[in-house]
Amino acid sequence: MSDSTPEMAGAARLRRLPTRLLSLAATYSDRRVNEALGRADARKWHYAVLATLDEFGPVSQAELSNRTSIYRSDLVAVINELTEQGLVERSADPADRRRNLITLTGQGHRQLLRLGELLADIENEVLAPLSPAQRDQLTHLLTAVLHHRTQKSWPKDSDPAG
Amino acid sequence: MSDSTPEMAGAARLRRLPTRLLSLAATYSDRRVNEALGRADARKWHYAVLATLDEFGPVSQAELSNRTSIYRSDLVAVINELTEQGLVERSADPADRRRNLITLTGQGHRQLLRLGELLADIENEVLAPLSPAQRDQLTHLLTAVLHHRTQKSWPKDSDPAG
DNA sequence: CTAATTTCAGTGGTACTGACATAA
DNA sequence: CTTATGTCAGTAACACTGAAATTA
Repeated sequence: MSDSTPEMAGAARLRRLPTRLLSLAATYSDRRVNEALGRADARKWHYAVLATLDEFGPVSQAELSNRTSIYRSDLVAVINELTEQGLVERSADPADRRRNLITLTGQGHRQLLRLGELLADIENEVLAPLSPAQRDQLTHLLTAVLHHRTQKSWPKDSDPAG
Repeated sequence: MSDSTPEMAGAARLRRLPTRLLSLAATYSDRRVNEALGRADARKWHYAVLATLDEFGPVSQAELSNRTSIYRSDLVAVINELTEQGLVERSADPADRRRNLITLTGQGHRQLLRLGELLADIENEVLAPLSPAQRDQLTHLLTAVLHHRTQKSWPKDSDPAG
């Protein structure tokens, strides 16, 4: 049963505070993820961009920003890095000259596969104490929270984690 | 069923990646939490410290660090801020003169109650799409992940979210 | 001597804001 | 004139490292 009795104000409540557990778990997970991806000179944003390009083909930076949840201002540097590594290419969109079209290269696709393997390992490590059913449940619960978020106030436009 | 087929490397997988969902959900939750606590000139660390002191009484900064998951080095600034606000007091430990004893003041206790109310509201908002049973489940799953973490490698010593 | 505690200085990835030039 | 896009400059909270001084 949920223990949200108003009397319990102290640390007993602290240890069950969902927002806090979420924060701590994400910090731990991010740490593991980034130290794994770091072995392939990448961070989580790089993976998100490569994976999105793999699914949707060449898209503008604005669309990439919406789909990855990376701010458009921060995306610039990420694309720069991926370009320097030869994993994506930036070209002008002839249909709308404000836009850049970002395209996945062959090397970028290979990197995506590599990063996917590294991520699978880390995911198994981080979620080790959970059964497959519990992992699906966690995914489901987090998805529900995120989906609800996009329907309320948010500093961005559209739906990145649909 | 868990879809971790090796063929699915692209963004379809991205959208179900637990580590990513964890990250995004925590970012959203932290944002809400800190904008709520900000109305009372606090951040999440302040709440964690106050709540821990309320449960365990006067403790050293080292123990506070372990219990809150705040790094010793970062804790210094947090205690400074709380001291300036009159919410805690820092005094030398006569039994071990290396240590500071951090004590919750009456004003600090009142602030703890206030922050607890603000947090309850935000928690309800963030977890709005989840039933009470689902909220307990999320808490349980995250606790399992965090407990497993403390048994593996970690840059700190003891068990902050046990 | 070694080890624990507090503190400081500093790094790096992240989230986010605001403004600007360009083009639709 | 308004809006979208890409870019840049900058802020703030956070996670983390390393080292120093003090004391056990």
